[in-house]
Amino acid sequence: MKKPASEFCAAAIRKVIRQIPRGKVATYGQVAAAAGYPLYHRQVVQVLRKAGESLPWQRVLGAGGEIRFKHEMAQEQRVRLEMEGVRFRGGRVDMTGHQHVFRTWEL
DNA sequence: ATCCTGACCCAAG
DNA sequence: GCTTGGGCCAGGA
Repeated sequence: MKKPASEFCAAAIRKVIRQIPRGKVATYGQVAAAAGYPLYHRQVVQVLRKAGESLPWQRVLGAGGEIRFKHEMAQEQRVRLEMEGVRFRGGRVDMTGHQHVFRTWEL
């Protein structure tokens, strides 16, 4: 995988995100890796921005289970997650037990 | 082509 | 715990 057509990898990323079940979360890096592009965490952001409400964006967090949003959106995300049963410890998500484990990503 | 931006990541100090 | 600097990638001006 060298120069993946952006549409192609974007599709892979969307697919991965849709697999995250309610009550679980994943980091940008994990999503990118699970999609087959370990270094595309920044593209995950692009995809989520464009996808908007058509994807469970609240389940994607920064490294360490931290919300990378600012101000109101950060609150929105936290509320949504707590509503799904995700527990917070301090300013970050308690990853222990909430981190989604992707099954052997497609070969 | 260059410069800047974005919900980033991580090793160092 | 914090900040800094370097590395990553695509898209838009």
